[in-house]
Amino acid sequence: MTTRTRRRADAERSIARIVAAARELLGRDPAATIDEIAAAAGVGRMTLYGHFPNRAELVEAALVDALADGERTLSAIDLAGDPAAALDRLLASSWSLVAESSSLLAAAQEVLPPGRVRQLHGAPAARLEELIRRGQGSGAFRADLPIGWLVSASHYLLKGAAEEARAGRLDAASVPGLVTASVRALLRPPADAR
Amino acid sequence: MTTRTRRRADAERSIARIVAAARELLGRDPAATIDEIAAAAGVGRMTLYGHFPNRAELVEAALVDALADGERTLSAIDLAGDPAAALDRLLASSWSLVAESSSLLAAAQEVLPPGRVRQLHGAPAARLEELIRRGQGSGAFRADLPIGWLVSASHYLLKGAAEEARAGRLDAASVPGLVTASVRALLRPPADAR
DNA sequence: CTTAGCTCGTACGGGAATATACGAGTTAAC
DNA sequence: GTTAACTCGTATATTCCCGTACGAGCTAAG
Repeated sequence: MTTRTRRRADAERSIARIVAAARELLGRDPAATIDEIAAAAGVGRMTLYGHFPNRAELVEAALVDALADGERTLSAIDLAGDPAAALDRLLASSWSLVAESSSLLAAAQEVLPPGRVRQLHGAPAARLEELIRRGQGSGAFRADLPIGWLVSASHYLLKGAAEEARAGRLDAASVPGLVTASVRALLRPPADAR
Repeated sequence: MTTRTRRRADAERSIARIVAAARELLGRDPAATIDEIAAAAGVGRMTLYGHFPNRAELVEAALVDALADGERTLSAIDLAGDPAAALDRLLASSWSLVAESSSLLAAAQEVLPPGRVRQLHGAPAARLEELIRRGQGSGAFRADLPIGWLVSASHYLLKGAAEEARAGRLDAASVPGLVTASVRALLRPPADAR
Protein backbone atom coordinates (compact mmCIF):
# COMPACT_ATOMS: atom_id res chain seq x y z
CA MET A 1 0.00 0.00 0.00
CA THR A 2 3.05 2.27 0.00
CA THR A 3 3.91 2.70 -3.69
CA ARG A 4 2.35 0.83 -6.54
CA THR A 5 4.70 2.00 -9.27
CA ARG A 6 7.88 3.33 -7.81
CA ARG A 7 8.21 7.12 -7.64
CA ARG A 8 11.30 8.93 -8.64
CA ALA A 9 13.29 10.87 -6.06
CA ASP A 10 12.66 14.27 -7.63
CA ALA A 11 8.94 13.62 -7.62
CA GLU A 12 9.10 12.77 -3.97
CA ARG A 13 10.91 16.03 -3.34
CA SER A 14 8.38 18.04 -5.32
CA ILE A 15 5.49 16.52 -3.42
CA ALA A 16 7.13 17.32 -0.13
CA ARG A 17 7.69 20.93 -1.12
CA ILE A 18 4.14 21.28 -2.38
CA VAL A 19 2.66 19.87 0.80
CA ALA A 20 4.86 22.09 2.92
CA ALA A 21 3.84 25.16 0.93
CA ALA A 22 0.20 24.18 1.12
CA ARG A 23 0.44 23.83 4.88
CA GLU A 24 2.03 27.21 5.23
CA LEU A 25 -0.26 29.15 2.92
CA LEU A 26 -3.49 27.42 3.84
CA GLY A 27 -2.51 27.76 7.47
CA ARG A 28 -2.70 31.50 7.00
CA ASP A 29 -5.41 31.88 4.40
CA PRO A 30 -7.97 29.15 3.79
CA ALA A 31 -8.68 30.62 0.36
CA ALA A 32 -5.12 30.33 -0.89
CA THR A 33 -5.04 29.55 -4.59
CA ILE A 34 -3.47 26.54 -6.23
CA ASP A 35 -1.37 28.96 -8.23
CA GLU A 36 -0.07 30.59 -5.11
CA ILE A 37 0.75 27.30 -3.50
CA ALA A 38 2.58 26.07 -6.56
CA ALA A 39 4.53 29.32 -6.75
CA ALA A 40 5.40 29.18 -3.06
CA ALA A 41 6.61 25.63 -3.53
CA GLY A 42 8.86 26.80 -6.34
CA VAL A 43 7.09 24.52 -8.76
CA GLY A 44 5.02 24.97 -11.90
CA ARG A 45 1.31 24.69 -11.57
CA MET A 46 1.30 21.75 -13.93
CA THR A 47 3.67 19.85 -11.74
CA LEU A 48 1.29 20.28 -8.88
CA TYR A 49 -1.57 18.95 -10.94
CA GLY A 50 0.58 16.02 -11.84
CA HIS A 51 0.53 14.92 -8.23
CA PHE A 52 -2.80 16.19 -6.95
CA PRO A 53 -5.75 15.86 -9.30
CA ASN A 54 -7.74 18.60 -7.62
CA ARG A 55 -7.85 21.07 -4.83
CA ALA A 56 -9.60 18.78 -2.39
CA GLU A 57 -6.89 16.15 -2.53
CA LEU A 58 -4.22 18.75 -2.05
CA VAL A 59 -5.96 20.18 0.99
CA GLU A 60 -6.47 16.75 2.43
CA ALA A 61 -2.84 15.85 1.90
CA ALA A 62 -1.78 19.03 3.67
CA LEU A 63 -4.12 18.35 6.54
CA VAL A 64 -3.02 14.75 6.89
CA ASP A 65 0.59 15.86 6.91
CA ALA A 66 -0.04 18.52 9.53
CA LEU A 67 -1.93 16.08 11.71
CA ALA A 68 0.78 13.47 11.39
CA ASP A 69 3.32 16.05 12.50
CA GLY A 70 1.10 16.94 15.40
CA GLU A 71 0.67 13.35 16.38
CA ARG A 72 4.41 12.93 16.46
CA THR A 73 4.76 15.86 18.82
CA LEU A 74 1.83 15.07 21.05
CA SER A 75 2.50 11.37 21.38
CA ALA A 76 5.84 12.23 22.94
CA ILE A 77 4.16 13.98 25.83
CA ASP A 78 3.90 12.20 29.12
CA LEU A 79 0.30 12.33 30.22
CA ALA A 80 0.76 10.31 33.36
CA GLY A 81 0.74 11.76 36.84
CA ASP A 82 -1.28 14.68 38.06
CA PRO A 83 -3.96 15.39 35.43
CA ALA A 84 -3.73 19.16 35.84
CA ALA A 85 0.02 19.11 35.25
CA ALA A 86 -0.41 16.75 32.31
CA LEU A 87 -2.99 19.11 30.88
CA ASP A 88 -0.54 21.98 31.07
CA ARG A 89 2.05 19.98 29.21
CA LEU A 90 -0.43 18.95 26.56
CA LEU A 91 -1.70 22.48 26.01
CA ALA A 92 1.76 23.95 25.87
CA SER A 93 2.51 21.82 22.83
CA SER A 94 -0.96 21.95 21.35
CA TRP A 95 -1.43 25.63 21.03
CA SER A 96 1.24 26.27 18.45
CA LEU A 97 0.03 23.33 16.42
CA VAL A 98 -3.44 24.78 16.40
CA ALA A 99 -2.09 28.18 15.56
CA GLU A 100 -0.19 26.88 12.57
CA SER A 101 -3.05 25.06 10.96
CA SER A 102 -6.24 26.56 12.23
CA SER A 103 -7.27 27.96 8.88
CA LEU A 104 -6.08 24.83 7.20
CA LEU A 105 -8.86 23.15 9.11
CA ALA A 106 -11.29 25.73 7.83
CA ALA A 107 -10.13 25.16 4.27
CA ALA A 108 -10.63 21.45 4.72
CA GLN A 109 -14.11 21.94 6.09
CA GLU A 110 -15.09 23.72 2.91
CA VAL A 111 -13.67 21.25 0.47
CA LEU A 112 -13.83 17.84 2.05
CA PRO A 113 -16.95 15.74 2.48
CA PRO A 114 -18.75 16.44 5.75
CA GLY A 115 -17.36 14.52 8.67
CA ARG A 116 -14.08 13.79 6.95
CA VAL A 117 -12.25 16.49 8.86
CA ARG A 118 -13.60 15.31 12.14
CA GLN A 119 -12.58 11.79 11.27
CA LEU A 120 -9.01 12.78 10.45
CA HIS A 121 -8.95 14.97 13.49
CA GLY A 122 -10.00 12.19 15.79
CA ALA A 123 -6.70 11.27 17.38
CA PRO A 124 -5.78 14.56 19.07
CA ALA A 125 -9.34 15.03 20.26
CA ALA A 126 -9.34 11.54 21.72
CA ARG A 127 -6.09 12.22 23.51
CA LEU A 128 -7.50 15.26 25.26
CA GLU A 129 -10.76 13.49 25.99
CA GLU A 130 -8.95 10.60 27.58
CA LEU A 131 -6.98 12.92 29.79
CA ILE A 132 -10.07 14.79 30.84
CA ARG A 133 -11.85 11.56 31.63
CA ARG A 134 -9.01 10.44 33.81
CA GLY A 135 -9.00 13.77 35.60
CA GLN A 136 -12.70 13.50 36.17
CA GLY A 137 -12.20 10.13 37.80
CA SER A 138 -9.74 11.55 40.26
CA GLY A 139 -11.84 14.61 40.93
CA ALA A 140 -9.32 16.96 39.40
CA PHE A 141 -11.70 18.05 36.63
CA ARG A 142 -15.36 18.81 36.68
CA ALA A 143 -17.70 16.04 35.60
CA ASP A 144 -20.97 17.96 35.55
CA LEU A 145 -20.69 19.00 31.91
CA PRO A 146 -20.71 16.67 28.90
CA ILE A 147 -17.18 15.63 28.10
CA GLY A 148 -17.70 16.28 24.41
CA TRP A 149 -18.41 19.89 25.17
CA LEU A 150 -15.40 20.22 27.42
CA VAL A 151 -13.17 18.95 24.64
CA SER A 152 -14.75 21.22 22.07
CA ALA A 153 -14.67 24.23 24.35
CA SER A 154 -10.97 23.72 24.96
CA HIS A 155 -10.48 23.64 21.24
CA TYR A 156 -12.36 26.84 20.74
CA LEU A 157 -10.23 28.53 23.35
CA LEU A 158 -7.09 27.35 21.59
CA LYS A 159 -8.36 28.50 18.24
CA GLY A 160 -9.45 31.80 19.67
CA ALA A 161 -6.09 32.44 21.25
CA ALA A 162 -4.40 31.63 17.96
CA GLU A 163 -6.64 34.09 16.17
CA GLU A 164 -6.00 36.85 18.69
CA ALA A 165 -2.29 36.28 18.36
CA ARG A 166 -2.40 36.41 14.58
CA ALA A 167 -4.43 39.59 14.68
CA GLY A 168 -1.79 41.12 16.87
CA ARG A 169 -4.14 41.65 19.77
CA LEU A 170 -2.20 39.20 21.88
CA ASP A 171 1.52 38.87 22.29
CA ALA A 172 2.58 35.42 21.13
CA ALA A 173 4.67 34.96 24.23
CA SER A 174 1.73 35.45 26.52
CA VAL A 175 -0.53 32.99 24.75
CA PRO A 176 0.57 29.74 26.39
CA GLY A 177 -0.02 31.16 29.83
CA LEU A 178 -3.44 32.47 28.95
CA VAL A 179 -4.48 29.25 27.28
CA THR A 180 -3.45 27.03 30.13
CA ALA A 181 -5.02 29.32 32.70
CA SER A 182 -8.26 29.46 30.75
CA VAL A 183 -8.59 25.76 30.05
CA ARG A 184 -7.69 24.92 33.63
CA ALA A 185 -10.43 27.26 34.73
CA LEU A 186 -12.86 25.65 32.37
CA LEU A 187 -12.11 22.17 33.71
CA ARG A 188 -11.84 22.96 37.39
CA PRO A 189 -14.68 21.50 39.44
CA PRO A 190 -17.28 24.09 40.41
CA ALA A 191 -17.24 25.39 43.96
CA ASP A 192 -20.52 23.87 45.02
CA ALA A 193 -19.42 20.30 44.34
CA ARG A 194 -21.78 17.92 46.02
CA MET B 1 -28.15 62.82 7.58
CA THR B 2 -31.27 60.65 7.38
CA THR B 3 -32.45 61.00 3.78
CA ARG B 4 -31.12 63.45 1.25
CA THR B 5 -33.75 62.84 -1.42
CA ARG B 6 -36.85 61.25 0.04
CA ARG B 7 -37.29 57.52 -0.50
CA ARG B 8 -40.51 55.99 -1.62
CA ALA B 9 -42.38 53.64 0.68
CA ASP B 10 -42.00 50.61 -1.58
CA ALA B 11 -38.27 51.18 -1.75
CA GLU B 12 -38.13 51.26 2.00
CA ARG B 13 -40.00 47.98 2.09
CA SER B 14 -37.70 46.37 -0.46
CA ILE B 15 -34.65 47.40 1.47
CA ALA B 16 -36.07 45.98 4.66
CA ARG B 17 -36.83 42.66 2.99
CA ILE B 18 -33.41 42.50 1.41
CA VAL B 19 -31.63 43.19 4.67
CA ALA B 20 -33.76 40.62 6.47
CA ALA B 21 -33.02 38.02 3.82
CA ALA B 22 -29.34 38.86 3.92
CA ARG B 23 -29.25 38.43 7.67
CA GLU B 24 -30.95 35.09 7.46
CA LEU B 25 -28.93 33.62 4.61
CA LEU B 26 -25.57 35.05 5.60
CA GLY B 27 -26.26 33.98 9.14
CA ARG B 28 -26.25 30.42 7.91
CA ASP B 29 -23.78 30.53 5.06
CA PRO B 30 -21.16 33.27 4.80
CA ALA B 31 -20.80 32.51 1.09
CA ALA B 32 -24.44 33.15 0.24
CA THR B 33 -24.78 34.67 -3.19
CA ILE B 34 -26.34 37.99 -4.05
CA ASP B 35 -28.68 36.09 -6.33
CA GLU B 36 -29.80 33.85 -3.51
CA ILE B 37 -30.36 36.78 -1.19
CA ALA B 38 -32.37 38.65 -3.78
CA ALA B 39 -34.46 35.58 -4.47
CA ALA B 40 -35.04 34.95 -0.77
CA ALA B 41 -36.14 38.56 -0.41
CA GLY B 42 -38.63 38.06 -3.22
CA VAL B 43 -36.93 40.72 -5.25
CA GLY B 44 -35.13 40.88 -8.57
CA ARG B 45 -31.39 41.04 -8.52
CA MET B 46 -31.45 44.39 -10.22
CA THR B 47 -33.58 45.85 -7.50
CA LEU B 48 -31.01 44.78 -4.99
CA TYR B 49 -28.24 46.45 -6.94
CA GLY B 50 -30.36 49.54 -7.04
CA HIS B 51 -30.02 49.87 -3.30
CA PHE B 52 -26.64 48.29 -2.57
CA PRO B 53 -23.87 49.05 -5.03
CA ASN B 54 -21.86 46.00 -4.12
CA ARG B 55 -21.63 42.98 -1.93
CA ALA B 56 -19.62 44.67 0.78
CA GLU B 57 -22.24 47.33 1.42
CA LEU B 58 -24.97 44.73 1.58
CA VAL B 59 -23.06 42.68 4.09
CA GLU B 60 -22.30 45.72 6.16
CA ALA B 61 -25.94 46.78 6.12
CA ALA B 62 -26.97 43.32 7.29
CA LEU B 63 -24.39 43.35 10.05
CA VAL B 64 -25.34 46.81 11.22
CA ASP B 65 -28.98 45.79 11.32
CA ALA B 66 -28.24 42.65 13.28
CA LEU B 67 -26.10 44.55 15.75
CA ALA B 68 -28.75 47.20 16.19
CA ASP B 69 -31.26 44.48 16.96
CA GLY B 70 -28.84 42.97 19.42
CA GLU B 71 -28.25 46.29 21.08
CA ARG B 72 -31.96 46.71 21.56
CA THR B 73 -32.17 43.35 23.29
CA LEU B 74 -29.05 43.66 25.38
CA SER B 75 -29.63 47.21 26.52
CA ALA B 76 -32.83 46.06 28.15
CA ILE B 77 -30.95 43.74 30.48
CA ASP B 78 -30.40 44.81 34.04
CA LEU B 79 -26.71 44.44 34.78
CA ALA B 80 -26.88 45.78 38.31
CA GLY B 81 -26.57 43.66 41.39
CA ASP B 82 -24.49 40.54 41.81
CA PRO B 83 -22.05 40.40 38.87
CA ALA B 84 -22.30 36.63 38.50
CA ALA B 85 -26.07 36.78 38.26
CA ALA B 86 -25.88 39.69 35.85
CA LEU B 87 -23.46 37.69 33.73
CA ASP B 88 -25.92 34.83 33.54
CA ARG B 89 -28.64 37.16 32.37
CA LEU B 90 -26.38 38.73 29.79
CA LEU B 91 -25.21 35.40 28.42
CA ALA B 92 -28.69 33.96 28.27
CA SER B 93 -29.68 36.67 25.82
CA SER B 94 -26.36 36.86 24.05
CA TRP B 95 -25.97 33.32 22.92
CA SER B 96 -28.89 33.21 20.55
CA LEU B 97 -27.84 36.51 19.05
CA VAL B 98 -24.41 35.10 18.41
CA ALA B 99 -25.90 31.91 17.03
CA GLU B 100 -28.04 33.79 14.55
CA SER B 101 -25.31 35.88 13.09
CA SER B 102 -22.04 34.14 13.72
CA SER B 103 -21.39 33.40 10.08
CA LEU B 104 -22.59 36.85 9.18
CA LEU B 105 -19.62 38.04 11.15
CA ALA B 106 -17.39 35.73 9.16
CA ALA B 107 -18.82 37.04 5.90
CA ALA B 108 -18.16 40.57 7.06
CA GLN B 109 -14.58 39.76 8.00
CA GLU B 110 -13.92 38.64 4.45
CA VAL B 111 -15.45 41.57 2.68
CA LEU B 112 -15.05 44.60 4.91
CA PRO B 113 -11.84 46.52 5.45
CA PRO B 114 -9.82 45.17 8.37
CA GLY B 115 -10.93 46.49 11.73
CA ARG B 116 -14.30 47.59 10.46
CA VAL B 117 -16.06 44.59 11.97
CA ARG B 118 -14.44 45.09 15.31
CA GLN B 119 -15.39 48.73 15.23
CA LEU B 120 -19.05 47.99 14.53
CA HIS B 121 -18.95 45.27 17.10
CA GLY B 122 -17.65 47.53 19.80
CA ALA B 123 -20.80 48.13 21.82
CA PRO B 124 -21.62 44.58 22.90
CA ALA B 125 -17.98 43.89 23.67
CA ALA B 126 -17.81 47.02 25.78
CA ARG B 127 -20.91 45.97 27.68
CA LEU B 128 -19.40 42.64 28.65
CA GLU B 129 -16.08 44.26 29.44
CA GLU B 130 -17.70 46.75 31.74
CA LEU B 131 -19.51 44.00 33.60
CA ILE B 132 -16.35 41.98 33.97
CA ARG B 133 -14.48 44.98 35.26
CA ARG B 134 -17.11 45.61 37.85
CA GLY B 135 -17.00 41.98 38.92
CA GLN B 136 -13.25 42.15 39.20
CA GLY B 137 -13.58 45.09 41.50
CA SER B 138 -15.84 43.18 43.86
CA GLY B 139 -13.71 40.08 43.70
CA ALA B 140 -16.38 38.06 41.91
CA PHE B 141 -14.26 37.60 38.79
CA ARG B 142 -10.62 36.86 38.33
CA ALA B 143 -8.35 39.81 37.67
CA ASP B 144 -5.11 37.97 36.95
CA LEU B 145 -5.72 37.73 33.20
CA PRO B 146 -5.95 40.62 30.75
CA ILE B 147 -9.53 41.78 30.50
CA GLY B 148 -9.35 41.91 26.73
CA TRP B 149 -8.61 38.23 26.64
CA LEU B 150 -11.41 37.42 29.05
CA VAL B 151 -13.85 39.21 26.80
CA SER B 152 -12.54 37.53 23.68
CA ALA B 153 -12.45 34.12 25.28
CA SER B 154 -16.07 34.47 26.32
CA HIS B 155 -16.89 35.31 22.75
CA TYR B 156 -15.11 32.29 21.44
CA LEU B 157 -17.01 30.09 23.82
CA LEU B 158 -20.29 31.56 22.64
CA LYS B 159 -19.34 31.14 19.02
CA GLY B 160 -18.15 27.62 19.64
CA ALA B 161 -21.36 26.64 21.35
CA ALA B 162 -23.34 28.08 18.47
CA GLU B 163 -21.28 26.08 16.01
CA GLU B 164 -21.70 22.86 17.94
CA ALA B 165 -25.42 23.43 18.08
CA ARG B 166 -25.67 24.04 14.36
CA ALA B 167 -23.64 20.96 13.62
CA GLY B 168 -26.08 18.97 15.68
CA ARG B 169 -23.48 17.90 18.20
CA LEU B 170 -25.21 19.86 20.93
CA ASP B 171 -28.87 20.05 21.73
CA ALA B 172 -30.01 23.66 21.40
CA ALA B 173 -31.84 23.44 24.70
CA SER B 174 -28.68 22.53 26.56
CA VAL B 175 -26.57 25.32 25.14
CA PRO B 176 -27.50 28.17 27.50
CA GLY B 177 -26.62 26.07 30.51
CA LEU B 178 -23.29 25.01 29.07
CA VAL B 179 -22.38 28.50 28.02
CA THR B 180 -23.12 30.09 31.34
CA ALA B 181 -21.36 27.33 33.24
CA SER B 182 -18.31 27.63 31.01
CA VAL B 183 -18.00 31.39 31.06
CA ARG B 184 -18.57 31.47 34.80
CA ALA B 185 -15.77 28.97 35.15
CA LEU B 186 -13.54 31.07 32.97
CA LEU B 187 -14.14 34.18 35.05
CA ARG B 188 -14.10 32.64 38.50
CA PRO B 189 -11.07 33.65 40.54
CA PRO B 190 -8.43 30.93 40.70
CA ALA B 191 -8.18 28.90 43.88
CA ASP B 192 -4.76 30.17 44.92
CA ALA B 193 -5.82 33.78 45.12
CA ARG B 194 -3.27 35.73 47.04
C1' DC C 1 22.60 5.59 -22.79
C1' DT C 2 18.21 4.64 -23.14
C1' DT C 3 13.85 4.84 -21.29
C1' DA C 4 10.35 6.07 -18.46
C1' DG C 5 9.09 9.39 -15.46
C1' DC C 6 9.00 14.13 -14.28
C1' DT C 7 8.84 19.27 -15.12
C1' DC C 8 6.53 23.05 -16.72
C1' DG C 9 5.01 26.65 -20.23
C1' DT C 10 1.19 28.12 -22.97
C1' DA C 11 -3.10 27.80 -24.26
C1' DC C 12 -7.83 26.70 -23.83
C1' DG C 13 -12.50 25.69 -21.95
C1' DG C 14 -15.77 26.04 -18.33
C1' DG C 15 -18.23 27.59 -14.30
C1' DA C 16 -19.48 30.73 -10.88
C1' DA C 17 -20.01 35.13 -9.18
C1' DT C 18 -19.80 40.14 -9.41
C1' DA C 19 -21.15 44.16 -11.57
C1' DT C 20 -22.86 47.12 -15.60
C1' DA C 21 -25.97 48.62 -19.50
C1' DC C 22 -30.23 49.30 -21.44
C1' DG C 23 -34.94 49.70 -21.42
C1' DA C 24 -39.76 48.67 -20.75
C1' DG C 25 -43.29 48.36 -17.43
C1' DT C 26 -45.27 49.58 -12.78
C1' DT C 27 -46.34 52.31 -8.77
C1' DA C 28 -46.12 55.65 -5.10
C1' DA C 29 -46.32 60.68 -4.25
C1' DC C 30 -47.81 65.27 -4.99
C1' DG D 1 -52.88 62.52 -13.66
C1' DT D 2 -48.41 63.62 -14.22
C1' DT D 3 -43.94 62.83 -12.73
C1' DA D 4 -40.29 60.81 -10.62
C1' DA D 5 -39.02 56.84 -8.45
C1' DC D 6 -38.87 52.12 -8.39
C1' DT D 7 -38.96 47.25 -10.25
C1' DC D 8 -36.89 43.85 -12.78
C1' DG D 9 -35.76 40.99 -17.05
C1' DT D 10 -32.23 40.11 -20.45
C1' DA D 11 -27.97 40.61 -22.01
C1' DT D 12 -23.18 41.38 -21.50
C1' DA D 13 -18.57 42.33 -19.67
C1' DT D 14 -15.26 41.06 -16.24
C1' DT D 15 -12.78 38.58 -13.09
C1' DC D 16 -11.16 34.66 -10.83
C1' DC D 17 -10.20 30.16 -10.31
C1' DC D 18 -10.34 25.40 -11.47
C1' DG D 19 -9.11 21.76 -14.37
C1' DT D 20 -7.56 19.77 -19.12
C1' DA D 21 -4.80 19.30 -23.35
C1' DC D 22 -0.68 19.26 -25.78
C1' DG D 23 3.96 19.03 -26.16
C1' DA D 24 8.84 20.17 -25.65
C1' DG D 25 12.64 19.56 -22.73
C1' DC D 26 14.98 17.64 -18.57
C1' DT D 27 16.53 14.02 -15.33
C1' DA D 28 16.68 10.12 -12.39
C1' DA D 29 17.10 5.03 -12.66
C1' DG D 30 18.42 0.69 -14.62
